[in-house]
Amino acid sequence: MISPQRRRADAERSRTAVLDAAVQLLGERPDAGMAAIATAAGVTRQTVYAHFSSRDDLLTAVVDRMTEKVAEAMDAASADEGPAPDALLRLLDAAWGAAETYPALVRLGARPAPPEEDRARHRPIADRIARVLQRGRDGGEFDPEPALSWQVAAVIALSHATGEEIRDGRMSATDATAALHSGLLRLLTPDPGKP
Amino acid sequence: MISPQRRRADAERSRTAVLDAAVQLLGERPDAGMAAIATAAGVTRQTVYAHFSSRDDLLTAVVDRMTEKVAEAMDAASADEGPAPDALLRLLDAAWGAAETYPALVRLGARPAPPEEDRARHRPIADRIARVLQRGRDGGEFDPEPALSWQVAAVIALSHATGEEIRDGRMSATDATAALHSGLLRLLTPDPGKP
DNA sequence: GACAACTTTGACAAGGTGTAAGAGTTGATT
DNA sequence: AATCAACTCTTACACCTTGTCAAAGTTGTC
Repeated sequence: MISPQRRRADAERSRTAVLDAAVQLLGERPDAGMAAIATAAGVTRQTVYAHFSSRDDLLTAVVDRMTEKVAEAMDAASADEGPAPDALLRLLDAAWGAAETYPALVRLGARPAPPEEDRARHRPIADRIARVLQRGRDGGEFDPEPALSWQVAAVIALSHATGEEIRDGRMSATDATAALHSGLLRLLTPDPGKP
Repeated sequence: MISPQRRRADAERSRTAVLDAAVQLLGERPDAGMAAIATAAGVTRQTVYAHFSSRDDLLTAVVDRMTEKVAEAMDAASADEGPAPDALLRLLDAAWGAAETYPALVRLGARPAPPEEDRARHRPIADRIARVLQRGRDGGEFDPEPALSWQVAAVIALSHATGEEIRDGRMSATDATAALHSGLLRLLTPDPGKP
């Protein structure tokens, strides 16, 4: 990470192998141990420790990788164009599509951790949402009254909640996304009553 | 639990001592071990196992107790009277007041568990919210369009998100609750446009 | 081909969960 | 008040996971 030139290609290969295995395994079974991950990666447990100093460190790396993937997918949604509400929905759909591959990892993101650190980790995603929200606020499409940070948190929370409704089979995907979309718009749209 | 008459008062005393200590300790440090809990309860580790067959069993009991307390507080909010929106806000404030004593336990409620089981555990709370929501839908105060279960999930998700905003110091309690209140009403109120 | 980086093997300490048996206490029952 | 049953305590053990260490083996790189 410090000097890519001084790392052997071998090492990087092992590192990604471990990371891939961790994503896969923890996606199925969040309580998988280091030994299981190492075996799944075709590597010894000590080799895992050679790349990630602790289990927590590995989990962090896994979450970071997922965050990165989701952020990339969001960037491909061209959220800077078109009406802000449409852009927001596109953004969320893109994020959802990228995140749903390993549902357990989404839950894993909400693991016990220092709040600031946890916040910093989700920031790439929150920032992209905040950007569209801000654009909508400036354009009069979203209500500028509530704090931006609250609106971001609300959007994320509603998205997660909707995702769980689908995952647990209480709603069909179409019904749930429809409810989410209209709900979000209603939540963010300013009252026409007052100026 | 099966036959209260055949249980000695002693046993019940120990049980509640352990439960109290667990609530206290896990409220500060969610990863506290059985030994620490036992010591805090003034009891041996084995005595803990005499009442709770596993650590998971104990966690379940702790969450259940919190749920019970919150449910009681909600019942004291007389949510069956007055306009449904006001009643909902009263209900949530009551729940919040009862739950905020040990913030870590709220997070602990969202621990990895079988979805159905987890759902069943939160049902006392969800049911009370659903009741007010249903009343509001019947009375035309809330939009009957989205699925009731989604509205319940949305209300809970927004409440939690708002709670975190406060807890992490990103918003003042007054600002956050104001945002939550107006946000909820906006989310649940039907469009005046269509009949 | 030689050096350095990387991996492997094997072993270990520490800490947590869960189980077991036997002796000691305390509550309930008569 | 005595007795039995229930409850608790002590001690001990087996097991698993995390994290660390050292030495030998292997593979990339210059």
